[in-house]
Amino acid sequence: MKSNLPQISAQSLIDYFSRLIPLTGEEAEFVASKFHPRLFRKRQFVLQEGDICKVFNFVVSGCLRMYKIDDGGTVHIIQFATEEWWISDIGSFYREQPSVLNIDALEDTVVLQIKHDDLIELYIQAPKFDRIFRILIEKNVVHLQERLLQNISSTGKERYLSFLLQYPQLVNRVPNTQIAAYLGITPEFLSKIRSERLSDKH
Amino acid sequence: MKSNLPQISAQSLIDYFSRLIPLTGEEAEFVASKFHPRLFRKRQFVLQEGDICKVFNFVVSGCLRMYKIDDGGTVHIIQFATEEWWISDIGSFYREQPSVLNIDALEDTVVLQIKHDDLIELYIQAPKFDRIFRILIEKNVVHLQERLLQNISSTGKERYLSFLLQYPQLVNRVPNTQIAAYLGITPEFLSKIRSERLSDKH
DNA sequence: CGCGACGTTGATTTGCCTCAACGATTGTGG
DNA sequence: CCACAATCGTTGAGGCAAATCAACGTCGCG
Repeated sequence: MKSNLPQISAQSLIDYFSRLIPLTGEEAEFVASKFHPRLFRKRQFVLQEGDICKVFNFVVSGCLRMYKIDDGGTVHIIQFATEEWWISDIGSFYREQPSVLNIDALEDTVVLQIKHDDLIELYIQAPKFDRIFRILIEKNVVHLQERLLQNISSTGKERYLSFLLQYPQLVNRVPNTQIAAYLGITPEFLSKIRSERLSDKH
Repeated sequence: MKSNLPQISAQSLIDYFSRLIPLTGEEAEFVASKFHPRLFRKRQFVLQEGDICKVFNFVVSGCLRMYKIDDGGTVHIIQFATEEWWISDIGSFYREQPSVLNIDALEDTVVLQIKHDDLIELYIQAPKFDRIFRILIEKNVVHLQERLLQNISSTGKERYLSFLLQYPQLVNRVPNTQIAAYLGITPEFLSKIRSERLSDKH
């Protein structure tokens, strides 16, 4: 069971990179050697508050969430990550400081992980990845900026409607409680928005 | 008057870089040659909605703001930038697509600008800047993430209090209307928070 | 089977907005 | 240099979006 995990996993990452920038066979092999597959069971932690985020995670299959727990104990989800998404606490990773965030699995999930030092070595050995990872981080910035603007400027209902458009594949995959924690509203209020929409529909 | 602007400006940028990673004289000279100083008068646009963001901006002196105007005409400020801050629409810059954001000057402001192609060339000629700019963008990610979390998880009052702690130098420098637009509340409500605080204080 | 996670609905409360009015300050054109 | 306009900060009354609290039915799972 376990022995065929590596091959299956690495292929999905190589496909992903190749779609951004074509790789030589050598580069593909090299990058594959730096990433290590790992299975997380549902509810298992990938990163826990107080730990240093030591790896970059690429999701091969399943679903993760990254979130913060505030002083009142409320969960605030920063992002979900399903197939072909990256997820890590970039601040903790690069500064090598304890994280205030948690990452855990909403489903059994296979990820590919690269360690901090291996990433640095990858940059040195294959400068192409310098650019690839800069692009990834830039996308991250753009995404965060859009999310911030949305949160500042829209009502809960508007945020839910754009969530439906932006992440249709997530809507029937993660529980509404989690979607509410992502949107920054209570599950009760989300439920009311949803029922309102249903009665509008006919 | 205009002729001494370049020297003064470039020095502040070189100081800034040197504090991140020491530069050789040659590198300092090279990077200085790629950045161009520019003065923006108060209320003048640095970037306007619909335009492509073609330069990276480093603020030498003064104060800028980056914001979005929503469908209802309300201004939402994403960030302020005073001395030694970077400000640009990274999404528009890298994808070379029209921006939905505006950047303008709250005070007369001197910036140093580098063009897209010059930045790429800088990366190639001096790989050290690859790392420097990755660090800048990473900081941006971390900053945006914290701001997002704050917005999702705190009340207007809490956001104002942490703004006071995080940006004390801005509080008496930019009008409260602008701070309100940054916090995502109305100026009226900010005023009420402030008067509440004053009466608490004695 | 029973417990815990999930989704829903209703009553009440609260944080914040809207609109309106008013001085104080700034700045600008005549 | 003054006068008038625009910007800014403040205060109050009323309203709405969303939270809180509570109760209840369903489902999946150990």
